[in-house]
Amino acid sequence: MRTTQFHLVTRKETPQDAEIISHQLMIRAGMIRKLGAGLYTWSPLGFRVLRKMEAIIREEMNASGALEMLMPAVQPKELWEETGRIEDFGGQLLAMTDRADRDYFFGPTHEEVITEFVRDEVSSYKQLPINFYQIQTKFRDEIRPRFGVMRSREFIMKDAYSFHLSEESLDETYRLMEATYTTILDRMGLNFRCVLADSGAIGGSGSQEFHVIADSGEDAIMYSDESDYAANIEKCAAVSLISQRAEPSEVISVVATPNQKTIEEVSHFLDIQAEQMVKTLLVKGIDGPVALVIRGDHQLSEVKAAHLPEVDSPLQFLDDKAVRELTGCDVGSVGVKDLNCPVIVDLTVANMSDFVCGANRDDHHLTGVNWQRDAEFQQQADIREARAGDPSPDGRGRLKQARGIEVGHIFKLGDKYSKAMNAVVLDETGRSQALQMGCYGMGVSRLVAAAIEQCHDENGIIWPAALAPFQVAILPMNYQKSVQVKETADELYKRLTKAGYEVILDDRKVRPGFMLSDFELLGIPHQVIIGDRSLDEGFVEYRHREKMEKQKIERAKIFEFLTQQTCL
RNA sequence: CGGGGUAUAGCGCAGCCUGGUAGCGCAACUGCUUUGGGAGCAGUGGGUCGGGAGUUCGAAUCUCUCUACCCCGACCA
Repeated sequence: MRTTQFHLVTRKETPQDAEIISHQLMIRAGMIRKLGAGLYTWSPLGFRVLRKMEAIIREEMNASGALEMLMPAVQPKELWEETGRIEDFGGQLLAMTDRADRDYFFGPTHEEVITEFVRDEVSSYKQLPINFYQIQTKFRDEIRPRFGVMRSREFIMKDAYSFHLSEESLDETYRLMEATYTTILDRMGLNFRCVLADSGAIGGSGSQEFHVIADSGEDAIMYSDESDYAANIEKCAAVSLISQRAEPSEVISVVATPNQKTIEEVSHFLDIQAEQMVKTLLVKGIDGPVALVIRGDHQLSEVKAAHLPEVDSPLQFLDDKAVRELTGCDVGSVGVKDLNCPVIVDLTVANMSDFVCGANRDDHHLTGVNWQRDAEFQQQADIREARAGDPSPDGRGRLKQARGIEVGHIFKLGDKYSKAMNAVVLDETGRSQALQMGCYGMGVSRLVAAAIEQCHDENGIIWPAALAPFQVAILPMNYQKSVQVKETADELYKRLTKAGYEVILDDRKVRPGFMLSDFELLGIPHQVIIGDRSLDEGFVEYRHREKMEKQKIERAKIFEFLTQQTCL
């Protein structure tokens, strides 16, 4: 490809409303352009990268035995009524109506469609196990799309759905998909981690996420420094930090804490550590309010709390008025003693003694509070967020924290959808059995952004070999005027192209500095600089985008040299 | 969904307060010079000032309204 025949529109200035580096670089390199909130056009340059991602995914999915297919992006509403997931997805569903006033959703995912397909197509255990996948445009009406294609509303996703007679067979395919995802991300040259995950709105029993490690990642992931335990912070078990509850040593007493409401204020006012306090959080439950109690220095895990059967999901805090009705005081003075609602305490809190909490009376707290003697709880549960430094839940090592971009998620769905939609097969004995199901997603467009987050420097993108839109860039200096430069560049271009390389030759009439910095921005891995100065001595120059030092290569040997560098 | 902000040429912005029919930089186009690190000079094209309504002799500017986009928040206890 010659740049004058291609569509190359770069920008030297950072776009104003791009916050993260991948978004900035994708705009500057001209890979994407925004059409509307969370909607992006992929230019020919960006699309080349997207296709590279897809090709790797497709190859590995096919190699795993999965079968590619294509489902409609538009789905009838009735299908979603069968599984009752309309509420789960809520406002994320883009609803539309056709001329006959029939209701549709633009698919955010395809469990319903594939299950509908399978219930008609698969009737015998002999057809199992089977794994279908597609690479397709999805739409989720995010509350707040941001970061370019990282969190867009329309996006491209590879989604796979496997079907089984037994849980063992599901386990097998699930592990195969885990291995396949690992191969895919390895081939892309990305630094990633597979972590235990919460299964969210999709539902099901087990799930793992694949995260590309990057400081700009929207998720926090926890991992052990000694074992291979790793989990999304939403899922990471937070163990009790106190192994055994000590006997009470203090007398319970009421202290005045005028205008001291937050943990920080009260602990400072009383000159105690936040670890000696508990926070009593009042939330809406299935049968009226529920109190959730965590240690003063801990964070509530909203995901874990919402999973408790007694608690409404999604989690909703009581408003100030409801708090006063229940406790007779302001939210800043709520405590565990004589609370007129069920009390669920975190595992650490269950073992605390002589602690401080609100007195359920404005501007007062209690000190020296002890369980059993002064207050009761109905249940203990893991409801806090794990923290770096906590013991790893598998008992080996301590937890560390990193930021990750979720690019893949695999789930064991079990029979949740097959039961709801009556997808059954006959087993060996002729009995009807609900299908076991797995689902495996991978965000293709997000992967492009994630790769850039991980692979860039101050001058632009540094594409990993497998993802680059072009492998080799030929950068001739004064191509328009110098005959020897033009001939050398054209000849190399012809030879490389013929040999099957993806080459871009910059034949624009631009100044050298402009051209060189453009290709630093674009991140093409192998760059050959051809100019009169070195050509007069019989050389051309080579540089790799990552290292950037120029090497002189004999003009006659450059083709062989590139062949070795690129290992095509 | 709540709060705040913005909307003027492809991009980034000024002009608005104090109404008089639109400007700067970059980009684009033409010509000449230059040609190994974001060139110089001269010239050219491009905007119903987000949409609608109102006030006025006259509105980018004042008023109302709609829309779009951006940012913050939705974990005080």
